[in-house]
Amino acid sequence: MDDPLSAAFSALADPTRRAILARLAKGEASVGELAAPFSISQPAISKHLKVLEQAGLISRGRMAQSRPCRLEAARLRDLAGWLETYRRFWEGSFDRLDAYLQDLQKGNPDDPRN
Amino acid sequence: MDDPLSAAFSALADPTRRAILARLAKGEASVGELAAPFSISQPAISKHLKVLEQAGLISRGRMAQSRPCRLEAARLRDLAGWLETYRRFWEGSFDRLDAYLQDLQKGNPDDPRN
DNA sequence: CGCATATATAACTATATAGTTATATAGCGT
DNA sequence: ACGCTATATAACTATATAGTTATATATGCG
Repeated sequence: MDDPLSAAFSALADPTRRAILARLAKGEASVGELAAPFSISQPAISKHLKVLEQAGLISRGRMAQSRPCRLEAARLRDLAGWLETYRRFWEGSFDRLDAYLQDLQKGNPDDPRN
Repeated sequence: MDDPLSAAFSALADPTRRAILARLAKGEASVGELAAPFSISQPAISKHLKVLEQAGLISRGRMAQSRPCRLEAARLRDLAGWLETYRRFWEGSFDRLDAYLQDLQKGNPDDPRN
């Protein structure tokens, strides 16, 4: 019973699953289509899809024998929202580079670079 | 030897570590200060910090006996960049809600809602 | 030097994850 | 009903992770 954020980040912490999402960004796909590019077994792909589904990152329908997967973007938006909190740190005047430059200007005597 | 994206997402998939980052967003902090709000042991915090450091999300200095931690925003920016690829899916006309509305308008006979 | 404080590492346990192969389920076509 | 295709589940193995307690390391101080 992981919180949604943890589940989503955890699901994204795997290159195979990120590749699956990248594929789904081009449109719905069946499990077979998603499995094709990978050298791992079909059950392994099914497991990855289950992880993505439980993380709310994909959803699945039913079309004949196939279970088409589609991207569920809302959860990705949540992650982007979480990251927003930190945007000022990489954009504004709060990042390390900035601190470094400020230190240089001040000629901070405690700074090992001085 | 995880790729940087996987390491970062994996590091963020833990509420304790995200709380640590949130604390660091308010400024540098020592290990002890970071550990204080949590009920887990100090070594557990040290491990979390090691994970965050190896993921490139924090860096550490040395001040007397303390090892102050600071936020390293560049990696968070990378994640935001990765997410950007999918922004159109939650903003534009590519998300599920949109598809839902389109289906309603068409009165799609294959749609179980019709 | 010897002690106190801050932090890291070691050794261990419990649980989770990613993969495997073998098998089961579900829906379509005949 | 039968067989084919698509996908899921079971059972298992190997490795990773989060936590624990005990101990080691490093720095500052008297």
